[in-house]
Amino acid sequence: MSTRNSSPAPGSGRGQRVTIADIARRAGVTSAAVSLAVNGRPGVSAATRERIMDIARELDWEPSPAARALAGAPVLTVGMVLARPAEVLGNEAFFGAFTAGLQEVLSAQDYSLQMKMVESPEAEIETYRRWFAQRRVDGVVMVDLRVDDPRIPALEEIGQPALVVGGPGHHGSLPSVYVDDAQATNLLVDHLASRGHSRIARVAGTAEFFHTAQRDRAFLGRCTELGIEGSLQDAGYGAQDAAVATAELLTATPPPTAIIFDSDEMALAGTHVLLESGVQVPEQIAVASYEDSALARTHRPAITAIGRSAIEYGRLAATRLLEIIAASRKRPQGDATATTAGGAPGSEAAEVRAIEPVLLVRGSTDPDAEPALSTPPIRG
Amino acid sequence: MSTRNSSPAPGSGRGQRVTIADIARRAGVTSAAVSLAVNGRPGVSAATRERIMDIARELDWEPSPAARALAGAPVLTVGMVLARPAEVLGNEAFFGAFTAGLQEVLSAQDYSLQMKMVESPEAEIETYRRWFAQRRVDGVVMVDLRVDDPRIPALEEIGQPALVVGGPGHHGSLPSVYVDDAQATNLLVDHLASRGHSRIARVAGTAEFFHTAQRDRAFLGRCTELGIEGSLQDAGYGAQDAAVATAELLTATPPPTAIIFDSDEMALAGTHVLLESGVQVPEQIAVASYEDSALARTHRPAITAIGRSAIEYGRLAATRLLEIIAASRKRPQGDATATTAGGAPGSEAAEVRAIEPVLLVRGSTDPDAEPALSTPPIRG
DNA sequence: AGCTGTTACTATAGCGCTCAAGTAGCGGCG
DNA sequence: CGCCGCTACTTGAGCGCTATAGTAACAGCT
Repeated sequence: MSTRNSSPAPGSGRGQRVTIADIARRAGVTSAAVSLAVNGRPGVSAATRERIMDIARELDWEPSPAARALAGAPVLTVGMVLARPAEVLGNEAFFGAFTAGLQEVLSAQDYSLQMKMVESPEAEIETYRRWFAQRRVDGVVMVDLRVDDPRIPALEEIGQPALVVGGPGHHGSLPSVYVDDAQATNLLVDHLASRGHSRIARVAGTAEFFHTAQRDRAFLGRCTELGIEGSLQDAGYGAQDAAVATAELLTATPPPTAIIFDSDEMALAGTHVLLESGVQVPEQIAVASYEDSALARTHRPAITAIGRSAIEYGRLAATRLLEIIAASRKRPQGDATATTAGGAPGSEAAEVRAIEPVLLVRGSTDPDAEPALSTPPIRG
Repeated sequence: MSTRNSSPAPGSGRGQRVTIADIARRAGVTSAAVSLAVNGRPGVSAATRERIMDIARELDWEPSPAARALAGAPVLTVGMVLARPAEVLGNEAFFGAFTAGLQEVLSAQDYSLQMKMVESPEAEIETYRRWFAQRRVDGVVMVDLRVDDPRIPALEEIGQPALVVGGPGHHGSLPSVYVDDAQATNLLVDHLASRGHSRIARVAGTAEFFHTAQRDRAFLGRCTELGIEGSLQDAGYGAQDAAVATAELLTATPPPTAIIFDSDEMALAGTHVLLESGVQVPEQIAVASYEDSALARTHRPAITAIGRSAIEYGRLAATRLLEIIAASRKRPQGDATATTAGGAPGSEAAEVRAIEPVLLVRGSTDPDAEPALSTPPIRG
């Protein structure tokens, strides 16, 4: 990258592809030596290595991933497959940031991300199977963890590096990273309780998702602990569903004094229903969300939310996955015995790493929270 | 060592990889015959082909993309690189749906999508260079078209299949697909004019984007045509920027009676500012957006928007790109003369296809528009 | 019978790289 | 002095597939 590429614009690269053989010829060595040199492996003298590298740069050589892969080298690609409808992807603030975090770390290590959207978990598993069978990826990151997720045993059986995003707990023998949803829940409930709320509702997404179940449990648990009334309202993950659920909550007698939504999108939709019904937010009913976003911030009132730093989450996932891949290369072929399937050595395979959630208190739960957004911080 | 072959199919697990040589041996032919058979190419009899296919299935054979690529076959991958900050990606409804549309078509043709996020246009170009040099992708789709986009000449020089998303107009010799932003603008302006508005403001995103410039021009043009007052307010693409711009608009004397925002996110943020300032929407100021989303729909008032069917847009882009790739395979190596750089034959290289925008009238411009969203269409 | 043409294959090179095994050269050491 | 061990390479064999000749078998035609 030091040399301004496309150098002195020679025929614009139209000629034959430059191979290590070309470099070898020029350097007066064999292609094997070049291979050692460009891959930073021992076996060539420092002087030769440098000479080779110079020539490679000069010739504008690029390695052929196909040839490398065919010869057994890692393909420097990780995969991620999404089995959810497009709108969900589009509307969720979390996802884009998570992906960005992933990319950031992967790109830095010269890895690329291959994505695929499918219709069902079965199709997702099938995709993993083929990716691995074809050696298209060195590892995968599995998102949208569900309760009793069928992808876990499938990935274990396939026996190639995989990282589960979600937790806590052990997912078969697969390693994972997660955000502590129980802690996030406690932050939210405690915050509301400290503001004097004693009837809190939670408008939850689909309970089949692991984190939803996790939140449900933590929510009810914490409410009981604090001796306050906590009610669960199931909904899908869409804005529409949240609106319906919120409307239903309003018919309760008495209605809750605070509502926690599973996402920013849901919180926004729910808040609209409240405001439209003449309910004051936060005076009559406070609102909080598990997910932060620019919209949650600009909304009036701004929505109190959990910041889970999706970017950081993505970075963590990528870092962990790369470790797993590296480990799996060391102990060559994971054999079929389940214990090492995750790729990481033996018992520590299922090691888990977490991100700390933080609470961002805003106007939707605290009337005194800095209201000034029309006079924004930007523009000195 | 129990060969726990984990799957009913033989060799599906840990064993050696199944190759066409294995199939050939079993079928009593050479690997070349197998290659012809599995690729649906002429040269083998129907009977032999079927026998080979059966064996391939039975053996659970999967082609090796690496080997294929090395031998000169297409890699069945298209690339897309995004040079924008993560939040933008996350907040924009458009992007997810567009990607989904892309994937849908690509997957159906057994193509995969490789994505990369970078920091700058230069890094983006560098990525294209390397992707092509390494033969990692068969083609790329270029999004977020800018005015005088440096990526156009770069892609032309690289001389590999590429599709420009955005337009209209010719982008060097590159083919493109686009949504007619001028028409969308007319739809919006006409709608507002027909509702009696004669002072319309447009809160625009960064003008360096092609479609923004396009909209600006169309907006001013149409306003002039209709003899109404149109004003342009520049902003970034964020919610924050839109909020600021809206606040500024309110200080004008007289303020506009309608505001058109460049995206749903901006429209939402702007509307909050209006409502917070006690402005009635749409009675005092009407609001419309170029981008639709679930949030725009659930918002109260619901936001009038342009539906550009991002999914369909993605599908179109993928379809077009695959055509371009196919064409470029026919006429082998694009030579360096710019004319054929897009991959498509000669003069029709720059052919362009468009998607029709539609106007979705909602409460933010029309108080009579079906207000019922708390009683949503779903359920029942 | 001899020639051209098909069809249905086979044989043989690679594609660009990696890796295990081999070798040349050289200083050190008993 | 002969052997060891080490470094710095070279040799050669693939990885799994595609592609381009080439060949055998057989039909059609004059």
